[in-house]
Amino acid sequence: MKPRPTLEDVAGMAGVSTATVSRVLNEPERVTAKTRSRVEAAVAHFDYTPHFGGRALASNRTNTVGAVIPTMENAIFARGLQALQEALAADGVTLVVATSNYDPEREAEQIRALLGRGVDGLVLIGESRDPALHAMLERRGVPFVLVWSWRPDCPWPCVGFDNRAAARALAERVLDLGHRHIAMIAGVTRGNDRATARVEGVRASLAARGLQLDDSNLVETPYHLEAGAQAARRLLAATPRPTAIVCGNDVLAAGALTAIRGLGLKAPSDVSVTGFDDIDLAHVLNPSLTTVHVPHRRMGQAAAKLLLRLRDRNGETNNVVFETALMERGSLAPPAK
Amino acid sequence: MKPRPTLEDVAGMAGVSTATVSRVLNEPERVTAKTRSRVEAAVAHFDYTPHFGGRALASNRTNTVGAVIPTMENAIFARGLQALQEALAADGVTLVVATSNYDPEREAEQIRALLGRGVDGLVLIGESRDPALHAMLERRGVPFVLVWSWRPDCPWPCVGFDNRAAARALAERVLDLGHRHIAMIAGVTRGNDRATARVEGVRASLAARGLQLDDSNLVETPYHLEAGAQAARRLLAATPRPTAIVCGNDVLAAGALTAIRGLGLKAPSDVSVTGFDDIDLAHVLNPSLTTVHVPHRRMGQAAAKLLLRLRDRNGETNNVVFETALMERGSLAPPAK
DNA sequence: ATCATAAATGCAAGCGCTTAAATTTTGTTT
DNA sequence: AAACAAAATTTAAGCGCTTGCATTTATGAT
Repeated sequence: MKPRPTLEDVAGMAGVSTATVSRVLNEPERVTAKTRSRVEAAVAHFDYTPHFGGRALASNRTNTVGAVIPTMENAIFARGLQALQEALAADGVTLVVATSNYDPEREAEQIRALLGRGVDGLVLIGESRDPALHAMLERRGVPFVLVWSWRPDCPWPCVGFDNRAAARALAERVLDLGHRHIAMIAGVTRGNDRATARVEGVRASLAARGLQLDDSNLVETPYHLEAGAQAARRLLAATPRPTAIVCGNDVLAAGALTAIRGLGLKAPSDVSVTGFDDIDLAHVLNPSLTTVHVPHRRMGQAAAKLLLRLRDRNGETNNVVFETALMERGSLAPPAK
Repeated sequence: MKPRPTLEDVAGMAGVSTATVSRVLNEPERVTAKTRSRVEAAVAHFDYTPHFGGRALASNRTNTVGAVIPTMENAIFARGLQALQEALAADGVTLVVATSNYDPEREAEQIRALLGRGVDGLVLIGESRDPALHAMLERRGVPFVLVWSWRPDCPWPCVGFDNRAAARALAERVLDLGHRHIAMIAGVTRGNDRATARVEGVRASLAARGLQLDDSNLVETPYHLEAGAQAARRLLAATPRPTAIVCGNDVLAAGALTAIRGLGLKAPSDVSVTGFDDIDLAHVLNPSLTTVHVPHRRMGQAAAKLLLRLRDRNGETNNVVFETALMERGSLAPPAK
């Protein structure tokens, strides 16, 4: 196994200095076409690739950005990341992904780990975390973008949508259809501002009509199919039985629909169900799922753009808000008489 | 913004040489408890984190491994990666993920890109790619593991299962139930040995009973819901109508089920459907999906273990085969009389 | 041709860390 | 207390690259 070729090898063969080779690699327009092609031939001859460590040390950049997401197993993050990664790649930046499993402590660890890998920037989900972390990032001069949530006056660069307003609009629609016994299956709200905002939105909308969510009609549970099913079974055991179940995301809603079928009930005639996110799953469920459409891919792209801008012209924080849309499908109908 | 602290700063404060600090960080047991704690205090005081580039340059390792997968948007890869990442993290190794979108050329690019990032190892999906790539990796001494497919005598380190045998066993079962008009919706087979093997498996099983797949009952299509639905519509237009549709994966099967419903037909009474992978989706479909269970998470873990072993004791290639299991659920039944 | 100016290239000093080899300290044995 | 071995620590030489500055070469105006 030959030792890996170095800049010097290439320079020697092309009859130029290492500086020139470096320039050909990084700022090709600064080198004459003639020398450039000579260097390129040498590069090709050795099948030379720059040494990452050497480069990172000398330039003090890694062209890497990190993202810490709750989990890759939820399609929404998978989509968002895919888009983020593609947009970054277009600028020659690599994405490194870490997961926190919705645990704030673990998230903090992962952020530190990514900093240790020399990331030039960071993409984080939501804004509920120890403020000291944001402060530390600013102190170190590592640009970061918060994705997935947005609220008026968010003090950090962020790209997202108004979870509270979207949830409220959805609940409003459920109420308009005549439902009065409404239950909710929420995601775990600790350390999750999106889950929290969605509960708040539903609460606000109910409150405006003199209704409320209490222990008997609100269950908080991890975002898993089986957890959703279990929560639904519990909520449906109440008297009077809720006529609609609003879920914190589509996965919980899918679990709820399965549970409903298991109980011998029919959706939406016996119970309506709504989701949140509008992942592919929502289309193939039977009945298809009424949910809130969130533009995950576009968020990912926007996050990439914003982060790259922060990295270059270090300053200006132009937050991006996306609109969501209520997708009415088969799982929501007026309550039975 | 203060300049980032260096080893030297820490060494100065602790009153030791940089070498000792380095050892405290990398081989703490080789340093006396007393000096160690002094150094640790200095590290804490500066909130010191080693510079990634410096470290990579001096040690010639990045503690990073790369994975190139087709897409993050398919739950199977998301799961496998999540497990891979967790297992690697336990050894202090970071995972960098790139996607090829099922395009061999793009995969080659991504492999090069990851090498350029100095990955210490590589995880790749399947084994259908230009052999020159494998050769190049060996030449460079970059260990790699192929995941997701396995066949007898695979010449490379691999962790997977026998796609062909699993597909064959599934088709066998469909035949045993009495189906004779069987159609298949396959994934795109170019550059995808898993998709190819699954078609072969089904073919073999049909052939053993004097049946075959031809243009009228085999459609090859990308792994997307809508593509699956479209393919199903086309296959179901044939006369005689197939009584069972075997799909290359669960996503295609979900699309097929949706199409069947759209045509006013019933599964499984009018048409049976089978999938492959056993993702969560399979449980929530109605009818629930008969499919082949693949242990994605365990494959991810095994891949991590194998890759780390290759990295350390450089040699021995102990391939890992997983068993798959046929999960019989509601979408498969004997054909109507 | 000549000289001023700009463009291209070379020189060489690090970037922050790891790690053999050399040296000092500690511990053990006699 | 001396002699030695083992353990802990320091010394110092790079690792491969980028980049400010110096130098050379090309370009164009006179």
